[in-house]
Amino acid sequence: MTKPPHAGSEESPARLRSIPEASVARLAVYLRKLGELAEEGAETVSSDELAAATGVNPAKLRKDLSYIGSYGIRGVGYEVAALVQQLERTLGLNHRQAVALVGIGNLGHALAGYSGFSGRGFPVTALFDVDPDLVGIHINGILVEHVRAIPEVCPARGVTIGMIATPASAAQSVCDLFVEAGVRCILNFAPVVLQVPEEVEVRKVDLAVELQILAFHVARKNVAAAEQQATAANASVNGHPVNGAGRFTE
Amino acid sequence: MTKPPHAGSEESPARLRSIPEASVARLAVYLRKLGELAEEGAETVSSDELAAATGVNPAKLRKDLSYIGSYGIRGVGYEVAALVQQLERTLGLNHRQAVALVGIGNLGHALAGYSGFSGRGFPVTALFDVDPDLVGIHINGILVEHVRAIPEVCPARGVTIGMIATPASAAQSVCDLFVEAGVRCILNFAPVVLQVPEEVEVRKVDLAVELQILAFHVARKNVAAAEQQATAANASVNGHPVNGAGRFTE
DNA sequence: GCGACTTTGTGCGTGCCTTCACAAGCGACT
DNA sequence: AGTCGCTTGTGAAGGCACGCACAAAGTCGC
Repeated sequence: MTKPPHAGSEESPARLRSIPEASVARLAVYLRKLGELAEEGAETVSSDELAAATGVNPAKLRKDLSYIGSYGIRGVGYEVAALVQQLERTLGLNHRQAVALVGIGNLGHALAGYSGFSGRGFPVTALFDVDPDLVGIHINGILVEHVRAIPEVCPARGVTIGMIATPASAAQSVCDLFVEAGVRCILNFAPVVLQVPEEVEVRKVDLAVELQILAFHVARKNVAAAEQQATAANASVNGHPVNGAGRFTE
Repeated sequence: MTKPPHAGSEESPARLRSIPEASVARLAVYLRKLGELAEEGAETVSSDELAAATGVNPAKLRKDLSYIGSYGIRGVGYEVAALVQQLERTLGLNHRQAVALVGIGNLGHALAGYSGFSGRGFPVTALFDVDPDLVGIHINGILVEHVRAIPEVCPARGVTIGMIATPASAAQSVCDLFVEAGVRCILNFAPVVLQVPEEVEVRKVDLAVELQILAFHVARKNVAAAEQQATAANASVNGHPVNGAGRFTE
């Protein structure tokens, strides 16, 4: 190590910025698994165990964890509790992040009631829509307000993250309202590329695209299977040659 | 070009396999935008236009498109209709992909009714759950069946893609059933790493992780802002220095 | 107290992805 | 017909991420 451990150091800004994007995504996964392990009473985990449980290469995992500091003990592994705490701090989960959700349609309704959010430190504290039939009702105890109230309500409730689950046509204007409200991180479920000032971070989740990617792989597999069948025309009737329901070690 | 164009060639398996994963994801995005353009009556698009609309580097877009063959006209751009057709073929959207969904909870219910799927060539043709209160009801005209029927129902309806929206604890066993049913592509919303034989492709969508990644960026931005405020202590009261609701050119 | 074993942390080679920059090709205009 | 301008397609360079393999560092057993 080049730097002294600095046991109880607050935050290390320089380090935060240098964590590769790909690693951040995995850190969140490690954190979840570590949470489970903690509940099961585990005190330490080795990188091999945690890597296997999260489907990651052990070396990659260790490198990921090294970005947030050396919290492992050689010959033993990682102390679960300490690692959880450190990860939460790194990921900004030490203070709760209030979330606002716009668009109470099919998907939005589900997101509003999704326990995975509030259960993991992301309380949904504001709901918005334009539909007069929806404005005024409560979902999970939260009032649905009109979209135009965004610039007022969000700062008041300390919203740091906005989720957009509107139709594509409304997404950009909602996004503009979020920006106006000072929200600097947006999770976008609408199939549009949002235009935002550079200090605003947008992540896009596009369910239809996910399926299309899978469809591509279906096609690829079919072609591969056809080739295989053509070249080596041995056995394997076109009933499914899948091997049982066993567990595999990848 | 090394190869002759081969105008109406069927499928080119060798090429399919060589498309980088990252490009496939973007091809799906291009396809959607091209669909919109086609509806607006556009006949051609330049790589610059399409790149701007999808938030991608123009050179990257051209390279992506080059993987599926040269369908552009120099000096003019890409013929929208032809490109749409070619993309659909490459992504395996020329034949509809039947989708099965397991887990009719909060999220599952929304997914079952999500118009973005059936509207884009992914009809949800089977729903499953274990809850006796759910089994037997219809959602959007589709019967909810018991999970144990998966190995029987899926092949019968030609299901090629399975979606798992169950709690984490049930995901692996459902996955095993899909595998048994011959489903080779799975979209997993449960926060677990699924163990599958290698011929099966799994994509994972983890909403909580998406939020945690954003939370990290919130923290990062806060630190950056604090630094900036500390070093250059000029103006910018801590009201939001955001610039209006204008449109930005990135 | 010492040696053997275990596990972390990381330097380094490898391959993929991105981006720049430019030649090749096509249409329009004269 | 020739020239000019525009856009594609791609070679090459740079950067990032992955994963191996090993040294450093700690624990456990004797």
